[in-house]
Amino acid sequence: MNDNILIAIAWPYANADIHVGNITGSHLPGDIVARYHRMRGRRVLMVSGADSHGTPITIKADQLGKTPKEVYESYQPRFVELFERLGISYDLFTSTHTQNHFEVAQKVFITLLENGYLHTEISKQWYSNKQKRFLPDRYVVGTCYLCGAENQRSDQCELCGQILDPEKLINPRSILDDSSPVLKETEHYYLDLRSLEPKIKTFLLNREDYWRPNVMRQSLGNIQSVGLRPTPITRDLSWGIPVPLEGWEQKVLYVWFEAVMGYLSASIEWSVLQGQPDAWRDWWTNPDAKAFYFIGKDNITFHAVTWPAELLGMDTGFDAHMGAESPKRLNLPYNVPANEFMNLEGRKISGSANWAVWGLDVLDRYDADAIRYYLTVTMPETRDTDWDWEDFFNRNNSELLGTWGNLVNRVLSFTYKNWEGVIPAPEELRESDKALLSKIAKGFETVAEKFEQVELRAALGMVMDLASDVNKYLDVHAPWFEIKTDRSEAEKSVFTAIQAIEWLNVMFAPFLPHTSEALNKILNHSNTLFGFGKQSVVEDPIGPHLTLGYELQEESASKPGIDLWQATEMKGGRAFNQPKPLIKKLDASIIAEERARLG
RNA sequence: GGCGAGAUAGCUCAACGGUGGAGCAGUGGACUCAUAAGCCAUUGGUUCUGGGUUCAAAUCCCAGUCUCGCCA
Repeated sequence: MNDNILIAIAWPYANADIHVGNITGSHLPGDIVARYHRMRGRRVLMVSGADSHGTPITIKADQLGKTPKEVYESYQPRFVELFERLGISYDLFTSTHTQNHFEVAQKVFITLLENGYLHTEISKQWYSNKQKRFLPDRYVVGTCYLCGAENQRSDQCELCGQILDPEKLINPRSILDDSSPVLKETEHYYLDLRSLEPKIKTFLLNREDYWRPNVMRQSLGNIQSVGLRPTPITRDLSWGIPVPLEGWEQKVLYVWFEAVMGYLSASIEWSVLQGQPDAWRDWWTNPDAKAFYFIGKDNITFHAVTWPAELLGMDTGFDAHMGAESPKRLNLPYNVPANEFMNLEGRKISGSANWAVWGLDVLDRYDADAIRYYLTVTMPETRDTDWDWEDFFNRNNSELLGTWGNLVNRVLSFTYKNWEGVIPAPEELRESDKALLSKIAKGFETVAEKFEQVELRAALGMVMDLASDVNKYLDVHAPWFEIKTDRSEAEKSVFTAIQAIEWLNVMFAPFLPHTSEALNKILNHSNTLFGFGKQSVVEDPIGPHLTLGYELQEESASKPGIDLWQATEMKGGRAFNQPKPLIKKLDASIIAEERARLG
């Protein structure tokens, strides 16, 4: 059995808050899969962090009159708070602005250089004589040479939707001071994707039968039809990771080139924080470990082509630089289950137009699991989906509350009242009782299959269907009638229903961890299902950074080596706590209220 | 412009060559343990458009429309 599971989640860019689209795109599916594997007793390492470098942040900094570091530092605590409150169980949520990440990124660069996959090319780039600096394409605006639209970025025209050749822009000017930039030659390093192409192709072909079609077609399909070309990996910018070569200190590693390395550097940082600096190798150089990368569709190429190219290009060199005696290759992605996008009330989410449901804001008004539930049933696994407030209201009240919350409440309340808070212990169950329990127990297998395929909507749907089966079972047996004629019959019904609820609570736990912990407590289990999120400030030579971690308690039931994902037989005669509703009922007025907040 | 994905009931989605399904919403009913939740029944679809292949197409092919992503 393969034990080590790496859950790698796209690094949120530190120039904006996180909205529901970001959450359902990567953080939530990653967490659900991580929690599933944690319950199976596997060794899970789930990492991410703030992507803190690059031009969008320097532009934002210039606009606000702040430094890029201040911009990044203003968002980092908000990311950490959001994930802790939403129950995204990061073993380490860190940042790319750490000494550790700098060193890892520079080692990757050096290794690729040593292995012959980097070379330099000279190109022309806009340069501001006034400011004595190169201007990234996004800093230069002008008139589109194709359609005549004014005020367009030099690399892309919004009006005609074309990718532009920056050098052809008409009347270019700097967004910083309106001055006219000139074209100046500059030298940059390129990653030679062309020579890595055969290896990348093999890597993709080996995964063709189980990857999502969209991810495969966009990576493999693109290679087969167009092929790969060398791609620049350095920039003329002051905010970022310096190129580790003499004479190159004024240039930095291109942000997408170094940000994907965060999965590796965060794993290493986690290991050091654990006091086991070599632990990361269990996930990165052990060929049996599996790595899942949760990302949005905008990131497919970087994760299915570019990052594998970096890993392939390094071969055993990186491990050697990390001091391994017999260096090994780094693991390639096992799966990249990229999601599509989530819209909001029929329109594209737009932060600047306030057409967004912000994570921290929505958590102030609704329970984390209500949000998690809705974001799972509308998760954009196969196509773009829509967050709709009326749908949110309906799903919460009819499905989450009506089917699951109410099932728990009706069974436990009835039992609590009539058996003085003790689960009855019937002698023998009837055929119909056994039939229900056997159907629920089989769910552990069928739902697990969906988890392995990363079909989370389907997995949750199956669990919900099983909860619905218990509601139907109750209606047939009607213990509230049975108790009037034959108490022992009612005991069988109630025992069966509670047994079913115990199992379903395990199956719901990856999706609804807070609800499952609460129910676990009501059912009087002394353990907790999961560990807990914990914020810490990590000291660092380039300044302290805030992190989110995951800590197991002694009483945490899900720990490596213990498989909770199974139909464990319940014994009757156990006392439980007075039940209270698990799910809050929402009032229909929220639909209009929430819609009024938009725009 | 190039590459790719998607379009199925009011909504969210399944069917991926063999008589178009589920959940929710809507409508009707019997019940009461339960957060008026649950259960039973039921209305609702030229499967984006136009061609083609086939005994048979939502499904395969071609063309188009619209939406979305990527293009270092």
